[in-house]
Amino acid sequence: MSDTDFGLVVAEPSASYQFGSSEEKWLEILVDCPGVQGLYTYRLPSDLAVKPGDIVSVPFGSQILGGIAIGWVKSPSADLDPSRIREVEDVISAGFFPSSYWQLLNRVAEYYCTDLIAVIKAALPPGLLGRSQRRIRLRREWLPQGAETFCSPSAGQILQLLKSQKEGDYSAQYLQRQIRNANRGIRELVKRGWVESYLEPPKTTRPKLQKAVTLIVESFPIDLTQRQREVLEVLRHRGGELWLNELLQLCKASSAIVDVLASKGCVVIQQRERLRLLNEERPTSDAPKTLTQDQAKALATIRTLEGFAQVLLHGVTGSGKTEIYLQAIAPILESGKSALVLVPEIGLTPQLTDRFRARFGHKVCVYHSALSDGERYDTWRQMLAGEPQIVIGTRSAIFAPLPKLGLIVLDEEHDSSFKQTQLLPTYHARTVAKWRAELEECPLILGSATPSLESWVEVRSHKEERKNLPIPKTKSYYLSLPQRIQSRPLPPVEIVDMRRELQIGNRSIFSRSLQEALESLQQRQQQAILFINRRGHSTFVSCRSCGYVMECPHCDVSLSYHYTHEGATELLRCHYCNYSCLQPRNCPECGSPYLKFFGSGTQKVTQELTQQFPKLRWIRFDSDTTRTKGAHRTLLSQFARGEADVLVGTQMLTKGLDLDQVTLVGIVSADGLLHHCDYRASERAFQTLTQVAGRAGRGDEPGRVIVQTYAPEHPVIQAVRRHDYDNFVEAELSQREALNYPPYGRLVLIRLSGIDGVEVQNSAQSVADACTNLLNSDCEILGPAPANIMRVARRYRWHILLKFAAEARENLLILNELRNLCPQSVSLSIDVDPLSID
DNA sequence: AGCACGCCGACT
DNA sequence: GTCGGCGTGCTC
Repeated sequence: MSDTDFGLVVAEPSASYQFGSSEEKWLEILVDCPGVQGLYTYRLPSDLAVKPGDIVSVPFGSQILGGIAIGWVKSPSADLDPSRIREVEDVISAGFFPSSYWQLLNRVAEYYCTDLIAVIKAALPPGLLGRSQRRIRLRREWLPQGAETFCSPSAGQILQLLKSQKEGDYSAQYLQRQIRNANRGIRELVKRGWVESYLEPPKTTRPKLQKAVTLIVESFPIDLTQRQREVLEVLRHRGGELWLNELLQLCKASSAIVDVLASKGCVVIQQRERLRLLNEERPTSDAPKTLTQDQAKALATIRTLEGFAQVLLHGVTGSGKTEIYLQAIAPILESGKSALVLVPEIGLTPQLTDRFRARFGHKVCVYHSALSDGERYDTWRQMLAGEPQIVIGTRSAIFAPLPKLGLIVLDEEHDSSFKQTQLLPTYHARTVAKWRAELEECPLILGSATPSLESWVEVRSHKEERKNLPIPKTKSYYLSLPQRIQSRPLPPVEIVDMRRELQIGNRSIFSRSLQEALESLQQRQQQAILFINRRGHSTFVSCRSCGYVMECPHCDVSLSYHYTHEGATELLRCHYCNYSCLQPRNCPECGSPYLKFFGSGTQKVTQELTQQFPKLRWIRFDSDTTRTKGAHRTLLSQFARGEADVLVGTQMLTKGLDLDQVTLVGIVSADGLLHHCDYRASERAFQTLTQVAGRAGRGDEPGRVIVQTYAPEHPVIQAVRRHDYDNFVEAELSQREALNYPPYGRLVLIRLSGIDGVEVQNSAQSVADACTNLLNSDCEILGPAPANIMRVARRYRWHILLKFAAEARENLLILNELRNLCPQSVSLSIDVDPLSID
């Protein structure tokens, strides 16, 4: 990738425009409009200062759209009629995009086969680029009696609709949906002068302005009333400057009194931008901790790094990776630079944010999609200012516009939520982080107890390289923390063969081992975590008489049974499309009342806990109980305060929980993780089990782990038992290499879906045929094949998998041509480096 | 995405 | 002939 990829050199923000004197009167604007990708030339109005990198609004057809000023053009292209060139309407945000930032966005668009504008949208806070809306307003004063009778049916209906609304005002889009031929009717009514059509400017998120009061006199004049004096005293006490509303609240005064003070020249009131930042109270402050030998060694290496370098920090669970991040960041801030910390899901890691806040206070800000648009916008603007700071965020924060970036940290780098499949572009934050670190010339730290095979292979190959070469090509480091802090041992892992349990007559979902462990929990005042792969109560419901299984009407899956407690509504729910219905009393097929529940979920586990251990208090921790804002934190702090003995949950438990009192981890069933047909299933199962196991014994008391399974001899289970990452990974890698799967070969998954099954299948076939023609022979084309679950949410899904040889460096942009092969009703998505292929 | 324009079949 | 349906193509 190079600067010229985009065909334009983006000017630095310092490039300024001199009114009247410069030849440069035209700008190329990247317009934000679906279906339109390309640059359009606009004239610069004389009263507006626009420079490349700015976010602007421009007229486009009949609409006003958001866009980004890319660069100057000396003269518009010859085949463009100069009279058709329109003017830039306004500057939404005077940008601050260094060229490296643009290069990053371009590289993402190219690598992941998406429009540049889609990448820009992912990078910018929502609402920055906007679109105008055409609205129709009734002109009541011009409307004659019984106007409807004079005009065409569609116009009459529009009039009626508009009259029924108080303001007489609807968006044109709404009218078009409600009434056939609305456009013709609108035109007719506009011609008659009965309605007017106007454009509502984009509702872009703008800075929030608020009145601020500043004290401007040293000593107060004599001619003040008691109240006025009080107000000034309060203001002085608070440092001479306050938001007007806060001052009024503090003094319980009305704004009249402040106005008088302003007229007397004691204070000035001015509009200021008020940042909507989430500034929670700073938790108790925290000082750097003493490091173990391994930690100190790792930190010393990190501190020597200059320019780009990639570091894999492989630390077992509880080895103190966070402390290394904290101490690595401190000198970065002191040197006036900023740091970016990426985590899988921010809601799941309140503990991590708390620790950063305790250490660095208000220099820490969080940035993720759960913030409101206003909060995101303001945090984003605040970053542009360039003050040294730490941004903690989820994958989209990799685009945080920090001008002076000194370090990027990706915590839990193996985690799959760094790549999203649903939303475009489907980039992996780790991949983008590496590019960004290269472009910004700063180090990148990848931290994990169970590194991804990708990261492992990368540092391993460098280890090998270094044996032969004196200077490695890229700076790449492997730092290992094989010990937990304070010499705490890793918890021993006991594997329980559930087939044996059944043989000796134990029909409970808890093995004897796990029962004993749970039994002794309370008397020792310790806590436990129980992990189960699924939420809900049972994974499917079947009729004992005829064998009928309750299925989702919209997807090819069985419905899960949800039942939380005695007397609760019994529901059936689809975990793919969220369809739900009441659990029927009788089989819909044969009417038999004998329905049986199979497969356990979190609800079943808690139900069994209540039955077998009535004294144990539990908290259920899955996406059903953590749906509301702040629920993670609430449930976790309840558990941390000892208000429950057992935390029962799903995958969420794997992410960075650090709870001292947990000595027992029970994996109720590991089998759900093992038997997946995905090529990554083993890697993921090993990571999940190791991470859950690592929640035990993080405090002073030693921990233990019990893994229940029907496949105790499975290599993943054995590797987890021995805490043996290295051998597991080497075995897994040789399998991947043999089949040319990542991290050796490179995969691209083309997904097609649509309501009409035959249409989707036909499109998939023609796309696959086109691939054969487009790509050369070092690419293997697998499929088209129906997806593992062929129908989800009423849409049929087909896949084509492209497997490239490791050394193939093909430009995948040609794949975009495939989009034209599908009819409108079939959607096609290209997923480069898919994490899952089912 | 909107909104033209322009081409065909069913009516005053 | 004109009105009203919808397919195609452009928007600086």
